[in-house]
Parts: sequence; structure tokens; C-alpha cells
Amino acid sequence: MAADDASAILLAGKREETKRANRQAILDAARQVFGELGFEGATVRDIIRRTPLSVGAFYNYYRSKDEVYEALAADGARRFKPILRAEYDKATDFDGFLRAAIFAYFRFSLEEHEAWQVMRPSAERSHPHIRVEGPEQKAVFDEVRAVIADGMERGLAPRVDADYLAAAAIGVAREVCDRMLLRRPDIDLEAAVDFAHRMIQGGVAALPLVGD
Amino acid sequence: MAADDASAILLAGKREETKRANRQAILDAARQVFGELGFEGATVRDIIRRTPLSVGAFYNYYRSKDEVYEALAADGARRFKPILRAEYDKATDFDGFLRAAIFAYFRFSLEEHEAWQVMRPSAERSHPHIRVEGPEQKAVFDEVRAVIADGMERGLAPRVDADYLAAAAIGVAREVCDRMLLRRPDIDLEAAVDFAHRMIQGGVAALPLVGD
DNA sequence: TTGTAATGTTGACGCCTGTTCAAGTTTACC
DNA sequence: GGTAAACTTGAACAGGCGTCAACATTACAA
Repeated sequence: MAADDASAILLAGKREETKRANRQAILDAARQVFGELGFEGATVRDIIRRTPLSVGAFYNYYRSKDEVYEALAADGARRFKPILRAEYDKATDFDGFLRAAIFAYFRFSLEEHEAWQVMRPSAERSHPHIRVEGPEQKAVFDEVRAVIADGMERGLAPRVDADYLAAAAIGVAREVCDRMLLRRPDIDLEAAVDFAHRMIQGGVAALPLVGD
Repeated sequence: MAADDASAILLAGKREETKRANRQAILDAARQVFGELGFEGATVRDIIRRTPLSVGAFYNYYRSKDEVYEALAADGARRFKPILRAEYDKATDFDGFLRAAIFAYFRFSLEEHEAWQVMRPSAERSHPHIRVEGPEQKAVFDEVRAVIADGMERGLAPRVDADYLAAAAIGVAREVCDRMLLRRPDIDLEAAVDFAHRMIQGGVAALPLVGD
């Protein structure tokens, strides 16, 4: 054969290339399967069945089912960070920042939810008592928490118990967002954001300042 | 033998009696084990190992591991309901009711948490991404949600989106309570309740009334 | 080109889980 | 004492996760 027929491969090492591709394939398959079956319901074999790989290969790339999940969460964080940051920069006061953060979170969740059937229905049907957080949602949450804490340290937010405020804001956002998603197909993003925003903002105003 | 040595048994049928005892034994063991290992981590064998019964007997009393969990939750609800109801009756306005409900919830959670090591540490270590709700907590939650909805229907609460308000209040209470429990051993129940109460109450005041 | 070490892949295997069921035991009642 | 119903037992089953010795591919040097 005059020419090597593996011409489509870049100049980069072939090993490195397939490695990256396999990692991605597993991640994509896992996202799908987790979405359809939920974390508990999904088996490693369900995942690798949607890739050209074998069980053993899976464990070559990820040490466990849990680790794929973490990777998925990290991926979600990587995508959400810049979105939140952009909105953050646009805001000038705490209130504006708050709304921007909430809006960003709701929008992101909505998109993820619509992109692939996120674990809500099937997961809850099979294990009604266990609350499974979508990997993206977890990541987004950590991010929002960090930003809120950051805004507080910079003096943008009123001086209240930072830990509790972050927790409360996260609680409101999470629950209201979940509720909103349940209203499909009649989802009013603006109304939900507005509700959460007013709730948190009004709540903050009523809070006792900390440190005397 | 002149006298039957099973004299301790009541006049009630022996069958009925041991049945009730076994049911309770399983429930108690399950509470312990779920607390230590979390729902996923706990195996049916772990549970029956702490009772004088066998695997088969377990399935004679409960159809599945899930069902014991549900029973535990129902038990929690049964104990919490009167507490919440009592506080509810004492309150005269929405604000007082709100505070009473939050207080009751926090106190109940705190007691459950201290009674037996509730699933927080070990469960999260084994499955960091899965949020396992303690059976009692789930029950308490359902109860609080119901009461909030009830108060709203009776016109005690302002006319806002009931669904979202319940969700938001639950979100705040849940997260702040969790946060509070993490501060062991320096837990300030009053402060936490106060925070959650002001947050929700202030938030409600800032909400747009529904139906024009 | 060809030999060889390193790296990647495979799937049957071991162990553990929830759940079932035929066989054995206990209770209730006559 | 005898018998039927109710209950208990634990080995067995299906199915899950994660491992590993054997096999395949790649990289590289001579």
C-alpha cells in the first residue's frame, strides 16, 4: 500500500487521540444513560453498551461509576462558570448581581433539562425517597455558592451570616427551579426568576446584620 | 412441668405479639443501620444481623428495603404531626405560624440528629454526590409543605404563588437546618430559626400578590 | 522492515446485593 | 395428641460492580 489509509488521524500521536475520543465517548454515553435511568438505575454496562468499548476499558478511564459522575459535574461547572462570570461582571450592585446569578442558574438548568431528559421522572419513580442531583446541578450549585461567598467578602453584600445566606439562597433557587421545571410545558422562566429573586432579596433585607 | 414457663406473655395471642415485636425490631435496626451506612450503603443483611431474625423473615414483614424506609418515614411523620399541630394552634397570625413551623422543624431535626447519628457523615463519604434524605426529614418535609399549603388556602397567608412559596420556604428551612447541624457541637438553634424565619418572612413581604 | 517493550483492550470471573422459595419449625385449636 | 395454618429459615438466583490474566495494538529503534 503506497499511502497509509489511516490518513484521517491528525499528526498527534494516535494513542493520545483515541484515548481522548474514548474518554469523551464514555462521558457522552454516561450523560445519556444517567439522564434516562438515573444514577442508581444506570449500570456501567448500560454506559459501555453505547460505546465501542468493553467493561474493562471503562475502568481504565474512570475508576468507578462515581468518578464518571464527578467528571460530568466538573464538565457542567466548566461550562457554567463563564456564564455566571459574565453576568456577574455586568452587575453593579448586590441586587443586580443576585438577579443575574439566579437568572443564569435557572436558564442553565432549563437548558440542561431540555437538552436531555434530566433524571427527574424515571429516577424518582424507581427510588422515590432518594434525591438524585443532576451532575450539572451539583456543579452549578457549588459555583453559585462560591460566587455568593465571594461577593460577600468584597463587601458587595450586606454583612450577614454568609454561610446561612448562601444556604438559604441556594435552597430557594433549587426548590423554585425544580418546581418550575415540573410545570412543563408551561414554563415561565421570567416569573420563576422573579419569584426567587424577590424572595431572596426581601429576605436579605430583613436579616439582622452580623458583627454587632 | 406444672406451670407454663412462657408466663411473661400477655393474654394476647403469642403470634400477634412476636409479630409486633419483630416488626419493631426490624424498624429499630433499620433506623440504626441507615443512620450509620446511609440508604445505599446499608444492606438488608446488615439490618437483620442486628435482629434475631433471618433474611427471609425480613421479607415476610417488609416487601423490600424501600418499604422499610417508607415505614421509617411514616413513623417520623406520625411523631412530628402532633408537634407541628400543637405549635400551629398556638399561633394567631401567619407570621407566628411561620415561626412556629420553622422552629418545630428545626427542633425535631436536631433531636433526630442527636438521637442517632443521622446519615450525614458516612453517607456523604460513601456517595458524595447523592443526597440522601433521612426518612424522618422527608416525612417532616411533606408535613410542613402540607401545612403551609393549608394555611394558604385558609387565607392566613398572603396570596402568592402557593407552589413556589412552599418550595422556597422548604428550601430555606432545609438548607439552613442542614447548615446548622453541621456546626456541631456549637449549635445555636434560636439563631438558626431566627435567620430562616426572617429570611422567609422578609421574602414573602417582597412577593408580588397573585391574581392581580 | 522487523523485533520488542509498553500501553491499551477484552470478557469471564469473584464477590456482594436484593429477593425468592421449598423445606422445616412453631403455634393455635380441637 | 394430632393436624392445619402460619411463620421462619437459609441456600439459591439474578444481576450488579470491579479485577485480572491473556490478547491486541502502538511506538520506536535497529
